[in-house]
Amino acid sequence: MTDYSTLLNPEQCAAATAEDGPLLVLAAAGTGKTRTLVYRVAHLIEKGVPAESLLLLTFTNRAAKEMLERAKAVAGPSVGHLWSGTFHHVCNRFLRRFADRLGYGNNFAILDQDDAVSVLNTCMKELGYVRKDFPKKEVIASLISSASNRMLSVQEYLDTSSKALEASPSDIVRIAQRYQERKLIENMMDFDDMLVNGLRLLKEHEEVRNSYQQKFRHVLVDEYQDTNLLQAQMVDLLAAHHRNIMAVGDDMQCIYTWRGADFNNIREFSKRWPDSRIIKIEQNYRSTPDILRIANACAAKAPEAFKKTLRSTREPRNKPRVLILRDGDEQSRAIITLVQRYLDDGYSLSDMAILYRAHFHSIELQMALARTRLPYVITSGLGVFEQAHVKDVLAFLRVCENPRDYLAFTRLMGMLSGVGEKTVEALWAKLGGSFETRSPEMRAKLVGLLKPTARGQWQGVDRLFADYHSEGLNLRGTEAIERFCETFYTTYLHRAYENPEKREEDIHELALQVTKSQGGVAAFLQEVALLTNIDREYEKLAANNEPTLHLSTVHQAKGLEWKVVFVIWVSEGMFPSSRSLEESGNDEEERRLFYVAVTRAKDELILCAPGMRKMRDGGMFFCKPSPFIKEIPRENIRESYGNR
DNA sequence: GTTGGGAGAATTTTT
DNA sequence: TTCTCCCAAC
Repeated sequence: MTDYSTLLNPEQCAAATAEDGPLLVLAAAGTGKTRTLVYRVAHLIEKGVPAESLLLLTFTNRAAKEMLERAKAVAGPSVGHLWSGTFHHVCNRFLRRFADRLGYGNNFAILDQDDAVSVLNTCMKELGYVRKDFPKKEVIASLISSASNRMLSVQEYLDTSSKALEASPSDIVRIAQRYQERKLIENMMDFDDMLVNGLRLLKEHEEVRNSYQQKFRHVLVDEYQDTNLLQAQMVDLLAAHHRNIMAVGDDMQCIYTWRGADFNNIREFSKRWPDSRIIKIEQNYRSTPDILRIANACAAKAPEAFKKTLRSTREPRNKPRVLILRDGDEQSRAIITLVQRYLDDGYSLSDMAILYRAHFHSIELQMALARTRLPYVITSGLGVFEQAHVKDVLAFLRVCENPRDYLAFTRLMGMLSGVGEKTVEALWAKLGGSFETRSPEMRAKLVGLLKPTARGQWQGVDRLFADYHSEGLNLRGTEAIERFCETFYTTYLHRAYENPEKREEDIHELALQVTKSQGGVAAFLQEVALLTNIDREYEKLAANNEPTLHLSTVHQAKGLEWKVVFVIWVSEGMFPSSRSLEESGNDEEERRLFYVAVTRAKDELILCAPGMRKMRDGGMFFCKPSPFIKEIPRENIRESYGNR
């Protein structure tokens, strides 16, 4: 038996080796939460719990992967059999087996954000909501999403939310219903449906519920403070039989309420599990005392239910800096100067990160970095898989795999010149609402329906459909994509987009990616929507060893740490974001976000506050340093002005 | 019905 | 300033 008390501190050890039964672990930032979870897994396996009866839910794929690797290192390769991943991933696994019980096909397609909005748009047009003053499709989409993540009907959600809308609730309810129908008919689920239907499966189908309840002897949840109502119920249900639930989180780090996260899940955990134990982990191993004092000062002003004070284990070093700067350009120059100084001090570029509230805050800096040729990676807003050209290629594969995928069909046919929205709609209707590429008759019928000009372009694709199935290209996705490009897409790409070379590279990379997925094209398509850009960026980072500066939003930086952390645009209106403050209740979340940003830093923390924004129209906008800066006890910082 | 050009709006966080 | 959507000309 491993002696965990030599590897972990007493608090961590208590959590990792706790007896069976419900357990809530309140682990503040930088206290070795991942380490504790890893050793918990190792401990359970050592005790003889089979890996496949462990369920480890994490917030990102990255966290899942990291934990799995570390657990393997500690407890051996058998750990690989445990179930781990995001809620969406786990639901996906459930639904791939049982979606048919809810009226979907098990090969349903997953809609990403854009797909969802465009399906919704179709519904709105269909129902005749095209008035100018009608709320935008994105607004409706977010309403519907908010409702499902809070487990309310659209009607109920509209009743409780005070937002003024240019539409009557009944109109929105009608649109939402139509949207729901369409997804069912076309065999598609959006991100929210994955959770909603995953939970429905457990609630409504007793034998499914029983089998998973029996199967998972231990359920472990990371970042529990960011679960929403659906997720909390799912966890409770899955753990109901064996009653071994371990929720790990920190209510001060709840930064996803805008997406439905509800920290009452963590606050009221002991009400739902009355016999649960609570373990607090407060020893911070990450940051210097001065950095933690800033974090503690920030947390002290938050009306939190669980008071935690971070205790540093480290010796004092340099005090954090606050830079008061003229504008964004001066900020960029100051950062580059400091980065170079830290390099001279012996830090590597990969020890440093630059964090910000919103992606657009980083644009000036990106240009400045490019000019000085400092290599950087940015976990960008748009995912690789969300870019138009990648979706074009995926549409081809989707049509091959799923005859009911109208969205993909529209996208694919729309690439033919001379074919637009109306034509596709008519074709789809004439085909009877599905297009089976396996059927020669169906394909011939489509060819027959096309106008001569379109037919010429389509012929290559049509032949490829035949080959796809007869030659087993569904198991050789790389080849399928390459042939699609040869016969059709490269030509289209050059016609339709401005920078075809860059896009061709992306597609080449996509083609390589398909092969990685074991279950062929079908499995790849199922995974693709759930794979985020972040995961891929990190893979790239791991693959090339060149040290790189890291740019990221605070949200995406959650769970990560660097020796040197810059936070830029800590100015009024930017951080806290004025847009967010407009909505009531969000000011506390901004505070938590700042707390998360500060606690990413190990040695050096630099807060930058430019005093002027250049607006897009050329105007200027003056802003004071953020209120978060004013709260910091003076003795914990070095303050400086200008580009030094 | 399709396509391209021009006017207009607009700048959060993501599975 | 850049992207998006709408309208008017093929």
